[in-house]
Amino acid sequence: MDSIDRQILNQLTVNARTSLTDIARTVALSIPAVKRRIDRLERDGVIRGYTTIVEEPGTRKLHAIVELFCTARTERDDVIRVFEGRPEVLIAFSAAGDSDVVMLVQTDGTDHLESFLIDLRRNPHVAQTRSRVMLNTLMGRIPLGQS
Amino acid sequence: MDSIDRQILNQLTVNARTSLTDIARTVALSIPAVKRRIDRLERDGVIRGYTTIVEEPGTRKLHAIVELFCTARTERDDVIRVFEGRPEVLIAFSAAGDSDVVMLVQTDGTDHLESFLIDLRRNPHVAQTRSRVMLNTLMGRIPLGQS
DNA sequence: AATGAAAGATTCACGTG
DNA sequence: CACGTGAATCTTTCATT
Repeated sequence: MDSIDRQILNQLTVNARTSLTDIARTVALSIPAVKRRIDRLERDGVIRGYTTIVEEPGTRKLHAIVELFCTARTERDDVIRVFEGRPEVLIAFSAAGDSDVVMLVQTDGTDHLESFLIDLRRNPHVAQTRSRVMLNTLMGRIPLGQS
Repeated sequence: MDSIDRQILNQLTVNARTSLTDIARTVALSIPAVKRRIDRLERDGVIRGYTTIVEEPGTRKLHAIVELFCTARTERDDVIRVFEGRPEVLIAFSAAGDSDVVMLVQTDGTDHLESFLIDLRRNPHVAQTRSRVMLNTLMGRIPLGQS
């Protein structure tokens, strides 16, 4: 993993369909050299895969950052159980700061988001929630939108 | 958006580097027909981009929510250009609220995060940043690499 | 790691129902 | 209007140095 590998990865994350020819030009290496590096990165599991970011026109997705404030006697597993089996949650982190959990959720609209929040607050480990609704996706290298 | 479009999207989601030839074979259409459909899906914004899922081995991933406060005369494209080609950014949203942009970033550690933030603030459209470092990944249904 | 030749993939103009 | 055909071009692959 040297700086050339990193350049190759950068270019592939920006556009996974970049040709070897283009990559070779920017890293100033021959095409087979670039190919061997990519093959190695794939074998070593550094490159996990190539994917397409799809936004289906019918289902407009509403994204929000939702934070949880947990009650005093809440364990790690209790928190996980709060959103276990909730497809709305794309990713959830424990965090330092005022709230205990920060998560990125994806809903079909405000009604869906609202009922999701109400459900969360039903859990005895959840003392309070705080949400911030996102307006638009500016960039995403995470595959969203497939339900 | 018919069933053939959906098949094409599925295949590209599984592997963004699938060749037109392969796609044409599975959807039983000619290669130019597939190309025209993909071009249309890209133009219509259904396909938002192609990206690579990278997982660096041995490196502990540090996630953070980074917010941007933009200067007055900042357009949508200016914002996008701020983090274009930055593999640290997993997803970025425009948002209502005090900050203008909310993004989820993934770095190799505090040093990496710090230099990333310094880089961001070098951009004339960025007036201020606010960051919140995540402690642990509690749940993730998106490929982020290990936390 | 580079070269070059062969195989494969992409692009484009044009013709068809 | 979306599809297919075929030729020109570009890209990938692989044996060789």
